[in-house]
Amino acid sequence: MKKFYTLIEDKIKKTLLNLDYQVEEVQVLESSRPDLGDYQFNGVMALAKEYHQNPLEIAKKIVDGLKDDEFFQEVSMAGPGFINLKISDKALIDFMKIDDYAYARNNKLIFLDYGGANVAKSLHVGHLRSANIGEALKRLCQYLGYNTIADTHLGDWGRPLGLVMLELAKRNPDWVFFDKNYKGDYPKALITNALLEEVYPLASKLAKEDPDYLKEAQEMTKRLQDNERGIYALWQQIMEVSKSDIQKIYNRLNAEFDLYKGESDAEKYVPELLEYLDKKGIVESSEGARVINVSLPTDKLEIPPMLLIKSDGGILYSTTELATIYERTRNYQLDEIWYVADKRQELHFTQVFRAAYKSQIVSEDTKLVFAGFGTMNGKDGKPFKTRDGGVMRLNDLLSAVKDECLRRLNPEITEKRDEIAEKIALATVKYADMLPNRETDYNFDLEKFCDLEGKTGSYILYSVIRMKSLLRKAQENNLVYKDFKVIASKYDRDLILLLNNMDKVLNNAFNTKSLNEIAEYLYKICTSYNRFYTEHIILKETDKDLQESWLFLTETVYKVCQIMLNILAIDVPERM
RNA sequence: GCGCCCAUAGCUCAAUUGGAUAGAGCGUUAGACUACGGAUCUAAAGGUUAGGGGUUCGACUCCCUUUGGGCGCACCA
Repeated sequence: MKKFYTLIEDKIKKTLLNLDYQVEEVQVLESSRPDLGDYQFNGVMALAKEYHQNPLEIAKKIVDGLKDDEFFQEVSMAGPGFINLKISDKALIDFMKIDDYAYARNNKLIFLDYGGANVAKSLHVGHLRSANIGEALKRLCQYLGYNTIADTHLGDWGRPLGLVMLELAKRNPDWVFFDKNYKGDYPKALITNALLEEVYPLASKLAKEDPDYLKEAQEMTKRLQDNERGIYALWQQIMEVSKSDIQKIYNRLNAEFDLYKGESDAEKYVPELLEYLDKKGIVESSEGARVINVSLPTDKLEIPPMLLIKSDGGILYSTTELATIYERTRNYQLDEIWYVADKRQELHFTQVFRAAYKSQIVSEDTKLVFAGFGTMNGKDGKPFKTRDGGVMRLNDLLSAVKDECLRRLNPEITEKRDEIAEKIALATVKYADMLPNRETDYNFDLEKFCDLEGKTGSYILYSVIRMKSLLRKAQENNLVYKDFKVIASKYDRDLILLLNNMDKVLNNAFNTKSLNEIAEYLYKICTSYNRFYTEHIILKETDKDLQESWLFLTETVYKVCQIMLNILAIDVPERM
C-alpha cells in the first residue's frame, strides 16, 4: 500500500533528528488553511515546551532543513509555530503513477461479534447498526491484512424463548411437546414466522403486565435450560424457522457471517466453565446467587459484581457471554475479540471482560474490545415506531426505500430494474446508517432514508457509475490512459491530494473502529470528482497528454471508491 | 440515591482526538444544459459550540459549576 503521509512524516522526522530533537512519532495533518499549504505540522509547540526553546526558532530551523527538498514546492511557518507544507506537482505526479493499493497480510486473528439478532423475532430497524458497522469493520480488518471470524451470536436461549413457548402452550395445551411423559415422535411444521411474530410481542407484553405470567415464563425457560425433551424439540423447530428468516435479511444487508452460533451453543460449555471457575476459586455467594467480584482497587467508582448463577439455579446473559468467550478461546487462537453492540451494554461487557481476564479464560494479551454504538431513537424521541405502534421491520424499511428508488429510476432502463433498485436502496440505507459517528445516538427518520439527493448513498453510486460510464466511452473511442503526466488545474490537484489520504483514513477508521470517516471520505472524493468532471470535458479534450491524465485520474478515483464501497459492503449497479 | 453520556446553523449530523477563519447535507434564496448521465454543478443567507468560570501560545474538545435531556446500576437479554 502506498502511503503518502508516511513520506512526509519521515522527511520531518529525519530533519528533527538531524537537529537533535528526539522524537518517536511525527504526525502531519491535512491543512486547515489550504491557502497556506497542503499539509501542516503542529508539533513545534510541543517541542518548544519540552526543550525550553523558542518555538519560532525551532520552526525556522525545520523550514530551513526541508525547503531544499524538491518534494516540496513551499515550506513556511506561521502563527506560534505552525509549519505549512505545499507539495510540488512533480512529487504528486510521481506518487500518482504508483499502482499499489493492497496491504500486506499479517497473521493476526480478530473475532467479530455483531448482528445480535434474537430468534422468534423479525429483525427491525434497531438491528441495522450492529450489522452494518460490524460487517464493515470486518471488511476493513480484512483489507488491512488481518484474518477475521464473524459470528452473529444469536439470542436463542433465554427468557424470550420461554415467553414464546409459554404462549404457545397456552394456545395449544394439548400439544405433545408440553407433555413430560410423551415418548413418541414430535409433529413437524407447526411453527411459522408469522406465528412467531404474532406470539412473541404479545407474550412480552403480557409478562410486563402480569407477574404470574412472567413467573410461568421463567418456569418455561428453566424447562428449556434443563433440556426437557419436548420443550427442546419445540425449541429446535422455532430455531429452524427463525434462523432461516434471519439469514435471509442479513443476506439482504450484505452481512456475511462465518458462524451463526448462539447462546445455546455457549450454554453447552456452561458446566465446564463453572467447574473451571470453581477451581480458580473466584466465585462467591451473594444473596443466594453466585457471583464474580470484578471490582479493582484502582476503580474510581465501584463496578458491581457479575452475576453468574441465579438463586433458582438458572443462568443468565453474562453467564452465556462468559461461556462464549470460553468456547471461542478454546477453539481459536485469537488476538482480539470485538463486540459491536448498543453502548447501553457497556457496563455489562465491562463486567464480563473483567471476569474473563480475572479467571484467565483469556490471557492478558488477547484484547477484548467493546465497540458500542449510539442508541437508535425515533423522530420524536420515541423508539422508532411506525404509525400502528409496532417497531418497523428491516425488510419494510428496505422495501420502502426501494420503492422510492424504483420510482426515481431512469425510465430508459428496462432490464433488471428490481435488482438495481434493491442495490441503490441498500446503498442509501447503509450509507445513511454509517455516516454519523458510531457513538452518537441516532434519530431514525424514514423520510431521511428515502432521500436520494445530497450526501447520500445514492449520490455516491451515481458518481461512481458516471465515472465508469466515462471510462467505458473512452475505451469505445480507443483512448488509452496508461500514464499520468500533468496536473492541469486546482480541481485535478485537490482530487489528487484527497486520494493521498486513503491510507490515513483507513488506519484511523481501524483505530477508532468507526466507519463515518470512510463514509465521509467517499463523499469528499465524489464531490471533488464531480466538480472536476463539470470543469473538464474529458472526451472532447484535444491535448492528448491532458486527456490521458484525466482519464488516468478518473480510473484511480474509481478504483479507490470501489475499495471504500467494498469495505462498507455496498454494491454498485451497472446503471441507475 | 450512585454513576456514565449528550447539548454545535431552522432540521439531521461532522470537526483529523488540544491547532490557525467550527464544516457538510436537507430546507430557504439566487444561478448553470445545442459536449462525457441534472440522483449534477456554482453561489448566498444561516453560529456567543446550552449558560458561567478556569487551565495555556491556542478550547467544540481538558477541569469546575449551573440548567436541560438520555441511559445504566444482580437474579431480563
